[in-house]
Amino acid sequence: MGEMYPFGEIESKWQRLWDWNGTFIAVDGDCRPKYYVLDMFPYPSGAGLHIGHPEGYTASDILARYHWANGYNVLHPMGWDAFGLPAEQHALQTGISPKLNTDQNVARFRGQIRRMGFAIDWTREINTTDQCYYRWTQWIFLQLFKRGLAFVDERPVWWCGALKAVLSNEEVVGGKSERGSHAVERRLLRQWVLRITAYADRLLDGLGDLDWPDSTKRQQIAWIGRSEGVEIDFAVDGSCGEVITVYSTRADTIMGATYLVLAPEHPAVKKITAPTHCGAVEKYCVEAARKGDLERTDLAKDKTGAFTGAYATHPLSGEKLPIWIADYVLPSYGTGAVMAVPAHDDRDYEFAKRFNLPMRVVVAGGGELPFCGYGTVCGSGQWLDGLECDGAKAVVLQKLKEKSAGRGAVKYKLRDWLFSRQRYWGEPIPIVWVRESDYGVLLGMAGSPYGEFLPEKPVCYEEAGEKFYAVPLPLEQLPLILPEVDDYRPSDCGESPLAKATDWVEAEINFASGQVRPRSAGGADGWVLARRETNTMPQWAGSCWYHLRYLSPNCLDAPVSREAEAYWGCPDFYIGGAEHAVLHLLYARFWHQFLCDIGVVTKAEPYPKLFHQGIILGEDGNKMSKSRGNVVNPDRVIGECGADALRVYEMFLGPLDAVKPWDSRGIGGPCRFLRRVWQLYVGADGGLSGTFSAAVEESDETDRMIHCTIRKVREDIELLHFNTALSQLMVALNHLQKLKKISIETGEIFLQLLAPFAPHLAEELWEKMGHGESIVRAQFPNYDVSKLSCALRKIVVQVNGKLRGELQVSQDASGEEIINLARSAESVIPHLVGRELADEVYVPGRLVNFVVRN
RNA sequence: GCCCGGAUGGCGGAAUCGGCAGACGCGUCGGACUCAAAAUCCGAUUCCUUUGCGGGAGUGAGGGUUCGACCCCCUCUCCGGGCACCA
Repeated sequence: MGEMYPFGEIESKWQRLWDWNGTFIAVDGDCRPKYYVLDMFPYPSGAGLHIGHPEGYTASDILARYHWANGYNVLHPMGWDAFGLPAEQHALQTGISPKLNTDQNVARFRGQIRRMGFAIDWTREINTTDQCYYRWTQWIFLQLFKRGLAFVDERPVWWCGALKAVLSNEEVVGGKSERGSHAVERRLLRQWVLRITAYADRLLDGLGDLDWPDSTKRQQIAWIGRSEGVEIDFAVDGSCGEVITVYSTRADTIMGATYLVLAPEHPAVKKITAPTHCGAVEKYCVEAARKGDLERTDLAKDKTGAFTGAYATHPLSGEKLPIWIADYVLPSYGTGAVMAVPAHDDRDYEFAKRFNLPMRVVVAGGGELPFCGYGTVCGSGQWLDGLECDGAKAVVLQKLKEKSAGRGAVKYKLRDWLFSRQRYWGEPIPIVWVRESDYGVLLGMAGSPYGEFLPEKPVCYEEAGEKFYAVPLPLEQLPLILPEVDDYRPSDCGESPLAKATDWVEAEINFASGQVRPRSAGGADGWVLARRETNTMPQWAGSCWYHLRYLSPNCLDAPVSREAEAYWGCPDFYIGGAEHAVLHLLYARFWHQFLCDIGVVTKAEPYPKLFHQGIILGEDGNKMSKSRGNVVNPDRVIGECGADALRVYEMFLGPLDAVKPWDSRGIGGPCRFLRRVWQLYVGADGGLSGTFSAAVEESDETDRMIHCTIRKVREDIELLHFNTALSQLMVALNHLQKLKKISIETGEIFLQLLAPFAPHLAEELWEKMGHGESIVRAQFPNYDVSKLSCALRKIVVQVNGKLRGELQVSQDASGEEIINLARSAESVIPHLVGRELADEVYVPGRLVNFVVRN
């Protein structure tokens, strides 16, 4: 690469000026139309900015600058999703506090992002670990708590004794810990759970109106997994009086049921198992409990199971069906029990084969078993035979209802959200636990600051025979500040490191004031013993509502001020990685819908328009990673080519949503492009080049080129087709470079079109053209339709669909004239002579096609 | 296994209401400049064929619809993503 323009100087100059002038500060309540463009905020990792980050940020920045230049009041904020495991693990290794480490990482990220020259309103910067921020995360949690949407439950977790840690499913590989291959076991742990399932239908229905990528909507739909079916009751034989309720979406096959299967965890298993079968059943249950979700749901394995020795009565046929247990039935879905129809279900079929159970064909599908499709019911008795499956479902449901043996039911795959982590570096859950008797006192108190915060149904748990009740901290006591600790290792029994901060955990609470303090020696009047919750919130919590905090980052009495929410509403455009298609985007929708329910916000959906930028791969075509050694460092690229070149290159690489590899040589193109722009505009004396002059009258051709470029750039920005917009800008530059003289107006238009992509260079040249104000303050150019086309028009001539020539005709030439011209065109005649003309096709304004035979 | 998305020169990619395939950029080749090289500028660059003019083939493979298909339909291959015993 040869001599570049002084991009380093220019870029830092303009970054300083934008800052000093407050160029990109969004104005609350401004009378201009608002435009809110949001990036998924980054987790400030220790590795610094990745070359992938600027892709999405540049895209949103182009939109921000484009809208500023179109007269909008733009909000384009940035912040930090800074709680999370890596900082905690870093602390374990180095002893450096997560807070300090996070602050350092944030400082580095901020510096790197600033060097990209984004039009960000830095006065609204937020950080999820800031107590002024997490105060409101805690407040939202308490609102959920108050309405019964946050509760505790015993949930199985993986516990590794050697590591003294709770592990996630991903951290358990082949029944051993991923780190160190130690033994792991299932343990029940008291966990906070959010009742997201209460919002299942709304989360599903709300998708309808969203302008989101189809694949993301589909993923959310699949994740929620709504299904309609029936619950059917099967009475268990004998004196136990048990009824097994199964769930099925194929009631039409009910007469083909030949046995029942319960999940090993099903509560009825113990009660119904025949004494003769207890041994085998128990053994099977123990084995099933040992298996993890991954092992259990491994499709490759053979079906296993055990017979309980019990039978149930088919509600319609009266037949006795054997009851089995098998781990292919999941305890957490439906009723944890199924009626097996082996002739028409793959899994039941496999199981029946393995254990030699009978099959009965009840859907005529022809061919081999199992037949899982739809068809005509047969072998089910007169009342059902001959019906199509869909119709049969309704008839069966009716029959079941008559016999009080069944009912319609809707089930979801979506599970409630496990919301506690046994970690230090997260938002503390603002709850203390008190004894049953003390909770009774609280309930009886008039005018305590809690009254309205307590849930209708108390949240409690039992430990060593004693019950403990959850008491929320009142608003005045928030934020509950994360205490500093010396030791970031979890406790010996897998609790959060906070559990070891005894002085903090063992506390007392004053119900009258809501204050919590360390336990006093004597036990004072009005204070009761309390134990703090030591779990913290998952990293998702802070990102569930950050889009609201930007609107009024300093609001003291609500997560978001009413005026700010009324003015800014929701992001007009939200961009981030597709890896967040389900969890973040579902959790955030859940919280936002909830906040709408309680009147904090007025819109039900947080992100009406969403886009996923693609991934930038390493030069070797693989995902960038340290271990592969193919990571590209943005600092180095900025140092060598400048931020403008990096921005342009990333946008020129290909479609925004595509996965595309980095090519270190490829950036030379954008570098040369920007340098050629510089050389066109800047004269030998450093001022505006003499090529530009007010007195120039542009040629029609140049005029047409400019207006076509304006249109292309405008349309492409709105469609996010930045690669083709840049391509058009290159075409325009190639054209301008050939001109001896260029009008000032043309020169200005080109800079304005370039400005969203390469803002520093555009500002610098704009200044050289004599402007005192930022280029974003000048109205973005509009095109003149009358200047888009020329007097002559090209018509393509084909013979049998093959290109044989082209004509230049005037705009007003008739079809007949054009066909005659085409027929006599020199290059066309040889392909027509001696052949029979079968047809002439004329597509107005485009082409003529002669169809010939022989 | 199921559901999506994709496949275009040496490379990244353009072009889709069905109408000039290969815009723009990278790379490569040739030329200019230079003692020379780098950089820069100019030109060429899908493949085959032809001295040339031309001609032929061509958008993962095979078939179909059409005057005309990268684009629509059917079958298949490969790649990417998601889900994965959800009854």
